[in-house]
Amino acid sequence: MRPTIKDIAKKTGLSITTVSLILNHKGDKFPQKTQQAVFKAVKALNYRPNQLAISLLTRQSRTMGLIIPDICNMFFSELAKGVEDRCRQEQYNVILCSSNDEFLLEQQCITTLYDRGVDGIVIVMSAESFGPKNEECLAALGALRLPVILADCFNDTGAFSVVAIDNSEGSCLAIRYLLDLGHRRIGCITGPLGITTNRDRLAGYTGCLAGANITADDTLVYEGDFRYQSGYDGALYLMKQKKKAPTALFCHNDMMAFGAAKGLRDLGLRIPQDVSLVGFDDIFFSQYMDVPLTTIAQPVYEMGFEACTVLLEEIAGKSCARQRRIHSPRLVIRQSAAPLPSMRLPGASSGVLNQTFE
Amino acid sequence: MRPTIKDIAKKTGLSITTVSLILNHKGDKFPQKTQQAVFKAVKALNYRPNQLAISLLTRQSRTMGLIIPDICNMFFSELAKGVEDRCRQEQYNVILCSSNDEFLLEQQCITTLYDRGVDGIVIVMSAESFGPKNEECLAALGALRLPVILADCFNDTGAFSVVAIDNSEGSCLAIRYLLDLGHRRIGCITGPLGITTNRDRLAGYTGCLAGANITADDTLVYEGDFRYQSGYDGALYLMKQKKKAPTALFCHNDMMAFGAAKGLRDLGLRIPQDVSLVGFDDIFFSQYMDVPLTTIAQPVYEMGFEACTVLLEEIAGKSCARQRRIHSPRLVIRQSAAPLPSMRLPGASSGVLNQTFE
DNA sequence: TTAAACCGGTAAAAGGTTTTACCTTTTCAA
DNA sequence: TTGAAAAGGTAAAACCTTTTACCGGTTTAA
Repeated sequence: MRPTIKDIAKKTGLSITTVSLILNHKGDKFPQKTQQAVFKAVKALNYRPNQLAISLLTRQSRTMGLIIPDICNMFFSELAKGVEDRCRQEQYNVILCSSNDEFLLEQQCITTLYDRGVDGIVIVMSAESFGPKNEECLAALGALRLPVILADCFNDTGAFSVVAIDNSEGSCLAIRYLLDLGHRRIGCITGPLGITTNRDRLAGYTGCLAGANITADDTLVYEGDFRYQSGYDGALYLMKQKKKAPTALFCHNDMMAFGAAKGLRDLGLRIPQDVSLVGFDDIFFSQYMDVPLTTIAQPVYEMGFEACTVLLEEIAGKSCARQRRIHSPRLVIRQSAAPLPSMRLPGASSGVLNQTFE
Repeated sequence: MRPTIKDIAKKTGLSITTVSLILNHKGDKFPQKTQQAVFKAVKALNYRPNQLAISLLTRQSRTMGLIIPDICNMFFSELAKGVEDRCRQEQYNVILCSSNDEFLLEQQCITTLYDRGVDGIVIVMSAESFGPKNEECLAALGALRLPVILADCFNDTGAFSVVAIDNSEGSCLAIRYLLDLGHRRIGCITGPLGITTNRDRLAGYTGCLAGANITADDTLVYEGDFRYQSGYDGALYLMKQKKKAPTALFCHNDMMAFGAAKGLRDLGLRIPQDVSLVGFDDIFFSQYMDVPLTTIAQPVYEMGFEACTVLLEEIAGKSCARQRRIHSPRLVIRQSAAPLPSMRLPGASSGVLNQTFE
């Protein structure tokens, strides 16, 4: 049986109160002798205060809920790491809940976390919670009357604090870079456009092109689903546009860029000599691709860390006003994008022919 | 303020006991009318039982601790997913703790999990807890008097149940495959040999070669650290053996295989025409390498899932005897290993020259 | 006739801790 | 000698829930 404070009291012949006060360093008035005795008994019995009891009493569990779609997605695991590291600094613990991108599972996560008395929640909303279920999801979170931080994705209602990146700016970074390299026809493989994040990225793409007086061309945009295969399909689709195939591809995440790279290779196109490729996310493996991927890096760990910081502040009641912490993405230049060869007429790249160049 | 059972009692004019019994479906004896009233009040106040109070009373928190070195390592995140999915089935939750592969942090994890009253722990021991600190780590776990499952790595003392794979068999699978392809000089890039797992993998390698009457050659073994760079370094080192450079490389994890692939490419060697390459782990990205990696797959998710199942059994007190669930790894054949070209004399591969072949 | 079962329900203990509001004894200054 | 303050401590309430044991009156079965 786990020893309790009662056991310490019995062993030392003191009252529970005294033991508690001494253990919580509120017992200055007790003589050294008494204090020593308590600590000795604690050591002897290997006593540790029961956090459940403390939580019940203080109505603080020193516990955070973290709801993410999928811990196996490196983006989320890195976010989780940030959250956990920050938590540890304040002796908080993290209860991990995966929503599997499903609305129902997510609701269940929210309830069990509430039941367990978490002090606050960091959530990356599931894909299903955009679209028609959006309000219901936000309502469920609001009903908790608990500090909640929306990380990464959000539909802004202003009800919660938000930690994310400027997705539009990320796209701009990529497109501006490609424009500087001389590219004019730039294809785009997007993520699911049901999610705000991806609409922002698309807006950044079109906006930035418009800024350079290039009219957006719908045939240059392919909606993917963030998966490898859709990157592959997207690359094939976009390069098929005769006479006006793009000279560069911008993918809304690196996973699709991997797929696109494979697609280009299968078409006999070389990266970056024939087609430039830029990704988004800078996941761990991007640096290890055969042609290391030029991409937009998000400070994911930092976002997790900061989401937790904001959450801690709200828990402490320091900040009542909702916060919006929008981080800046960063362009990571590697080797998958190159200047448009002057020998190739803009817009006339037929790709396959270029194979013979060197 | 969060409503309590007391509020329900007050609102319905019943006693706390009655409410509790009805809510726990132990109140058949109460007339429908009373029951309805309770449920109505519950709905109206949005009442949910406080799990902390229940945990305190029942001395069961329905909470598992999961201690892993690093959630960002895909191996561990997949394990975590397995654990979490199994937990959800039984209405358990997971408290995630990263040890960062440090002994001290790991000890801290163990204590806080104990403090929080977890019902059991699944732990992948930190690298530092092998070596001299090993006994101390196991002792700390034993002192908890809590069900504990050792996952993936372990030093067998028999004190805890274990869920892992047969690492030696994994190596054998790889080596036997390479032998069948005609390879005789097979280089090996190991993980840190301080960890049992890797010693087992090395033993499988030497044992399997011995079984084919091939004497192990120390110069064909390079101790890496599981990281990309050490795979790169290892490949360069091993291929430098003049006249007796290996015709195939076996890496103790895929990450090092990625590094080795890059090393081989930098040497002007093609995979698999010049050198065959086999990895270990089958991480997500291995299928997407330029030359998709032939590797040894571990059922990681299943291991996490099963570790949790065993833990649940121990918590339920069903099984007192310690269990050893050793899973079988599986050879995943892709394109990075090929038959030894008969034109090349075994042991005479000087690599760089082969570049001119096709 | 008697004992058991039913009915609709409740009081109180237990779980482990912190905190508030006290208590008694001793010391010391006036 | 008195009174106050200091020294060294404690009892009990509170946190929220489940569970056990029991209430006193009426019906049923043996």
